[in-house]
Amino acid sequence: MEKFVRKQSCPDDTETTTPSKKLKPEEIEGKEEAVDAEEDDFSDPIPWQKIESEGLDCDYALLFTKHEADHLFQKLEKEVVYSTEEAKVQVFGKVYGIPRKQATYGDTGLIYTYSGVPRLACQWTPTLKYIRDSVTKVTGHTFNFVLINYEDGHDHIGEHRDDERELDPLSPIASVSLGAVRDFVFRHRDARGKQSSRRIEPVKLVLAHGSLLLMNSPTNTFWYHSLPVRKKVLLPRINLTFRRIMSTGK
DNA sequence: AGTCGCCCACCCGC
DNA sequence: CGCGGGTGGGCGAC
Repeated sequence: MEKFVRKQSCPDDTETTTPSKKLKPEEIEGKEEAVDAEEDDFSDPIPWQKIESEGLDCDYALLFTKHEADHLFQKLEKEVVYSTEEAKVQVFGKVYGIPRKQATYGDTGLIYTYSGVPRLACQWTPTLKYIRDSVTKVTGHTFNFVLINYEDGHDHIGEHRDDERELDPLSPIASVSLGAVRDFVFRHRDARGKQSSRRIEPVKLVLAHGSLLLMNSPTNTFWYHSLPVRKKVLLPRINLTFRRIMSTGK
C-alpha cells in the first residue's frame, strides 16, 4: 500500500480558518428565490418518488429547476478544482488511473479512503455549501463530505458499492446530478455473476439535470450501482455524492 | 469506482 | 423489405 496522502491542491488552502460566509439565495439563483426565506422549509415540499426493492430503499426528486441547475453547473465549473494527479485505483492487482475528474470537499481535516486511496477534503466552496444545505433542507440529513465526479463524454463508473468503513452506515448518501442526463443501474449482490444464487431484476433509473437521489440504508449493503457507458451522450455531467464520514482516519 | 473481449441486439444503408 | 456489416453495451474474466 502506498502513502497517498500528499498535498492535494485545494482552491482555498490559504484561508482554511476563514469562517464560511453564508451565501444568499439571490447570489446563486437570482431574485425569484429570495422571498419567504423563513417559510422555505415547508412551503414548497418537493414531490418524492420512492424506489424500492428487496433491501433497496431510495428516494428520487427534482431538487433544482432547470434554470437553477444550469446556474449551479456553471458555478461549479468555475469553483471546483479537480485533483491534478489522476486518482489511481487498484482492481484485481492492477493499478489504473480513473478516466474522469474527481474532487473531494468537506469539513476541515476530513479524509475519506476509497479503493485504498486516502483523499483529503478541500474546504467547502459557496456553491457546494448551497447545494449541501439544499439537500439538508429537503432530507433532514446533514453531510460533512462530498465526492465530486466529472464525467465527460462517454465516461462511466463501474459497478460498485459504497461500503467504506468510515461511512456512517445509517446515513443516506445523497447524489446530486447536474448536466447531462444519464442512466443509473442498481444490481442486487446475489443476482450478479454467472451462477448467481438468485434472480432479482436490476433497478434502472434516469438521473435528470438538477435531480437528487437519496440512497438510504441498507441499499449499499445489498445493491451495487453503476453509471453505464452511453456513447451517444456527449455533454458532461457533474455528480456530487454527499456523505457522512464518521472518523477522520488520522 | 479498472480494462478487455465475447456475444448479442439493434440500426442503418443498400 | 431482408440482409449484413457496424456499433453499442451487458457481462464475465482478470
